[in-house]
Amino acid sequence: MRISFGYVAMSVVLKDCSPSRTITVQNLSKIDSEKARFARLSSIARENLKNTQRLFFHNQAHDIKVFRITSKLIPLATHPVTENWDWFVEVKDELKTMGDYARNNGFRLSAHPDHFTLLNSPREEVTEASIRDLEYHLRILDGMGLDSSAKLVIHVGGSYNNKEASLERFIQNYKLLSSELKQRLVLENDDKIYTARDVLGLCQQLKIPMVLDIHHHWCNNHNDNIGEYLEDIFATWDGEARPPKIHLSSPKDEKHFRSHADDVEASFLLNFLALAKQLDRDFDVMIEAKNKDLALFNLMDELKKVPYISFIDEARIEV
DNA sequence: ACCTGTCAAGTCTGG
DNA sequence: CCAGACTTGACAGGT
Repeated sequence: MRISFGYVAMSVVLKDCSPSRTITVQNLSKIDSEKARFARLSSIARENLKNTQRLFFHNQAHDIKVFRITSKLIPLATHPVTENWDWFVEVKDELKTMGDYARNNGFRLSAHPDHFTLLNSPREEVTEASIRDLEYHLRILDGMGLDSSAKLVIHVGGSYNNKEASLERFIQNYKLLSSELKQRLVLENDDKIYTARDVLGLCQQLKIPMVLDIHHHWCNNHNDNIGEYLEDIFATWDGEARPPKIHLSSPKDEKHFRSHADDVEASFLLNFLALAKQLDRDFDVMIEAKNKDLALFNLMDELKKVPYISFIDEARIEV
């Protein structure tokens, strides 16, 4: 089985390369003319795109094919203050160029709208804002010319004192999404409410892929054993153009168990490999660590010491 | 150059 | 019913 590694959004190795610069609403409002405000926003957006392209070059140089694009690429994109700003026109050429590069190099890109994006809130305005946020991410992926194999990963959402009703509300709201969004949406188990088994059931019902987050599963598992249904989780990716994906991070410490540590423990991955080995199926691993790409490199160094692992290249292994 | 409080967004808990 | 925690990179204002 072959495993490809990737990381999230930004590099700690490349200097002055933030893909998520922004501006506060208050500071933006200090600029008098609307034209000048939009120019400021556009300039930040283009800088973010330029740095994302630099990240792509960096990734390609290190054989890193799996990467999550930041959600903050376009500053204040879905905030009401930018309602009349047509950001897409400002960046569409750059997006296309980046997308071509990504495709030509076999990148497997995704995005992860953050925890304000909730499809199961009982509050209609929250759901509406969330759909707007998903549409924003969609425009970026579409603008890059990426097909529906470029996924949008979200969580199920809150429990609102009734998990069953909230799961049902997710299903109802999911049905409201455009087919473009439906094709891209994948769900991840979270660390507090919806367990891997909960999310698997939902994904099977909706026929969408599931991302397994191993760290979240340790935090929130109702004592069930992932080995019993890992095959079913991977099977949610059958028919997809890409292999299944898992998220991997280590707890910061005992006290802050749910927080992400700087690096990931190789032993956690090795334990998972032992489970996955029997399925003998390729998959992607998204490293979620404070040290970002450096954490990935550090993990690779650890894996080089493991006799049964061979390296295909810098960020891909065969077991 | 460095430090600290604050930032668009939601939910949950505890008082 | 409201304040604070959660979590996170970056801003912005200060030294």
